[in-house]
Amino acid sequence: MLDYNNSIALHIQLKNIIEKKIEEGIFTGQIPSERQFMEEYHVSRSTVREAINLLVREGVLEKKHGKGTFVSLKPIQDWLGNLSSTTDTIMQMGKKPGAQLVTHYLTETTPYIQEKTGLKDAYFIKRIRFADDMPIGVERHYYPIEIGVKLIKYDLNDATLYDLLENHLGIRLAEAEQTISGGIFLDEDREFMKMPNGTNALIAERIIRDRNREIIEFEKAFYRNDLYTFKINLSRKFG
Amino acid sequence: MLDYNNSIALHIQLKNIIEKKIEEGIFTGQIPSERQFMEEYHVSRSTVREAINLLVREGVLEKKHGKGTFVSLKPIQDWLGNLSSTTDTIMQMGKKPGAQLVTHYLTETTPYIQEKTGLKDAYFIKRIRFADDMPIGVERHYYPIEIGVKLIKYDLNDATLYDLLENHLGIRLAEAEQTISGGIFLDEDREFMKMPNGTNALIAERIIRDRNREIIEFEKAFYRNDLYTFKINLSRKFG
DNA sequence: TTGTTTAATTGGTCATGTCCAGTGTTGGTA
DNA sequence: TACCAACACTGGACATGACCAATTAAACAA
Repeated sequence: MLDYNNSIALHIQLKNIIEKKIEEGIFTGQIPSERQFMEEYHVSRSTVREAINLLVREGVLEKKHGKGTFVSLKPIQDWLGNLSSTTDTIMQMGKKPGAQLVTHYLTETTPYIQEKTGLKDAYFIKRIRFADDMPIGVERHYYPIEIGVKLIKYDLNDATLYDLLENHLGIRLAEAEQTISGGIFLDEDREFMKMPNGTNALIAERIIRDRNREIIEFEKAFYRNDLYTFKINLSRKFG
Repeated sequence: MLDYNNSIALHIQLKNIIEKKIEEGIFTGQIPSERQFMEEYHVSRSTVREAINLLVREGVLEKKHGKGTFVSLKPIQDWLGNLSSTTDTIMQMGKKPGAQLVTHYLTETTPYIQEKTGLKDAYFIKRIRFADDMPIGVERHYYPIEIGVKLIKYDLNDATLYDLLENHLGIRLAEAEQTISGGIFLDEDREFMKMPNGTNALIAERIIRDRNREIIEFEKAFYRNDLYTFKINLSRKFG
């Protein structure tokens, strides 16, 4: 099962195997004990524990001292769940998600974005978000040029951009910073989306980086106050 | 330095020591290497690594392969940082935080809160939040009665409620769910805080549970759109 | 001087082994 | 039957030791 000649660390390989078995429904409820994994995959307990701990941190597994390790009943939404898919958020509200590409072009960045990202130029992508065909917000994305030119080769309508980044461009997102504030829509958006004057917005600014802390994206999104909320589930182990 | 007869795990003790030295400014920039900690505190490297990893997960430290471990310049706000202390959030905005108890009493819960928490009765605490003596929002807390009656024995002005829960009542917070939405202030709050009509609010609903998934608190907070933002920094390791 | 090799240091990975601390079962005793 | 002690699991906490991989600076060669 595990490939010792692979450059990928054993505990990562094992983690992926466990994760896969959970997704496939092979593991439900209690999973094998650490010592069972040792025997089955011929690795040390420290390797097993590290694999499991990664999944615990991600909220996929839960450990109970003296009992065992279990698949989380209600997996904690990790940041990917929150950040990447507005699509998921919309689905959780019981509505049909949608997105429509408005425009995309190469542009100079504003001083504000430049200060945040260090990018002098960026590829700009603007999309409108829908829930049950009702426009609920506008997303403005700014990518480093190399990434942007690759992205626009795909159909950006209805696509999940984070999915494209990760699964098609092979970019591994690693950390994010999100600021949520209140405000009003830009005039150009308000007119375009035919929203009544004074419609307030939830504004989300996101900065996404990869493992090397390289900027992958800067995003500023405006959502209709009355139609959109952010839901954040987090957990943490204490000493 | 480390107490072997203490029931507290060594890596936790070490973690606390490192954390303290960071707070005291003894550690800035690069901290000693793992092997140096081994020698100084006479513990194994696995113990050192576990202590350090805890702090890395909390965003206090950053590790650079081949270089060393460093105090995070801009520590990642973990959920405690976000959830527990509005105080911290306000301080990060460069303002002086404050809180004022408005009222507290035992009450029946609304159907909405009952559905969310399963509590038929709850102890209600309402506080106003200040930044530089300017009111920025209102927090409504609902606690299970046992917890509420203990809480009100303390001075709830300017206190950090999460701090009271954890460090004085000995309640270990374990997970939280937070929903952020936009809306308007309640009339009673708007009048009380002398806010202009139409001032919009960022609304945060929080449900906090302990390790056993028991409800510790339900909170609904209203913050002024123009004076308050949520900042969320998250990171995750990928396979 | 400039570029390259070497060595030392750091964190990353993994194995092996020991003991402790919860949890549940099982079997015997009152 | 009801209770309790022993035992067999589970994960938690360490120690020790080995080797790998990234980084950097010092020594060396062109």
